[in-house]
Amino acid sequence: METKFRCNCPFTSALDILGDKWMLVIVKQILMENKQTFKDFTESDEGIATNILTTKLKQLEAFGIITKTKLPNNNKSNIYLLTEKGLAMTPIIVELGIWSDNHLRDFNPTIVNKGGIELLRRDKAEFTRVIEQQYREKLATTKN
Amino acid sequence: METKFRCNCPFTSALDILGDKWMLVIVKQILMENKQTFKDFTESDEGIATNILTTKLKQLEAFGIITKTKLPNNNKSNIYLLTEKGLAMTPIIVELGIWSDNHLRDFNPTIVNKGGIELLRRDKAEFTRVIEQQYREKLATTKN
DNA sequence: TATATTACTTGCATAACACAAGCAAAATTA
DNA sequence: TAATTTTGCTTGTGTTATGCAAGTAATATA
Repeated sequence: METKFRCNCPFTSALDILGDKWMLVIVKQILMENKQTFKDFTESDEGIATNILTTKLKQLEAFGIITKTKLPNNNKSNIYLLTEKGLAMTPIIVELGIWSDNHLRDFNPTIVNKGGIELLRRDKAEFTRVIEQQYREKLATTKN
Repeated sequence: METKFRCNCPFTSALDILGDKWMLVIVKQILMENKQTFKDFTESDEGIATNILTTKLKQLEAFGIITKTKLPNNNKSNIYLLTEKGLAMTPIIVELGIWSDNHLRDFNPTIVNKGGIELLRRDKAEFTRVIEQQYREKLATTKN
């Protein structure tokens, strides 16, 4: 699974990895929708196919964005968690949400107002901080 | 060219439009690399194929992210410029650059340090402001 | 022990993208 | 003003990415 980078531009290089239909969506689901098992992802609103999910989870793991572990008491379910590198993608996702909130409702009027979108509008830095902190707390109670 | 949105999530809806290999790259080229004609894009480091470029420029125009015009003295070259909706994508691109700068050099050691990356590291809000202002100045001297 | 669940894999169809070539209109050059 | 070049595309063909349905092995549950 070697990734070919198109050029030496940092912006384009990020998109060589994240610029597809699923990578950022999966990270969002882990970060903001409490999803962590294979089954969780397959049951999401986005409806990813299982073969694509397998491929994308492997890619995310290969790039160090998520880790794949098992809980000590459960030998069956794999648990996918964000690494620090994955958590560092929060601002990207936040900015996508802001742009969507401001400019995409004409094209998709069904976009919902929930998940603390008022805070996102009022103070995006605080929104980002809260999301990251909540995930760190989840990590602390999950891993140990 | 109707876009099917996967669900009613604002983050996912943004990626229904921007989540591919080229949309954000083209916006970056317009915003930060002074590219504006069809030929400019074909000559870029990323090396987009002309048929893909045609498709993506049409999509960006359909979503109101860019406009297609001609200069008054030139009846041949089309000029592609960012709209306000397109300019509003600057923070997304900035965050992609920050993440890339911090976490992608292990995978692509050729990533360059230029284009004011020191400012990007020191003060991303200021970096964003400068980029947007420079583009607005370009717009002012181009359109009229 | 039988059944269900989870995390996949496999096969096949379609959509996105890549590469090469060609082409018409405008601009430039001779 | 005729010939050439440039620009902005289109077309044809192949490959990669994604979608959908089905199947499977290992584990968990009844």
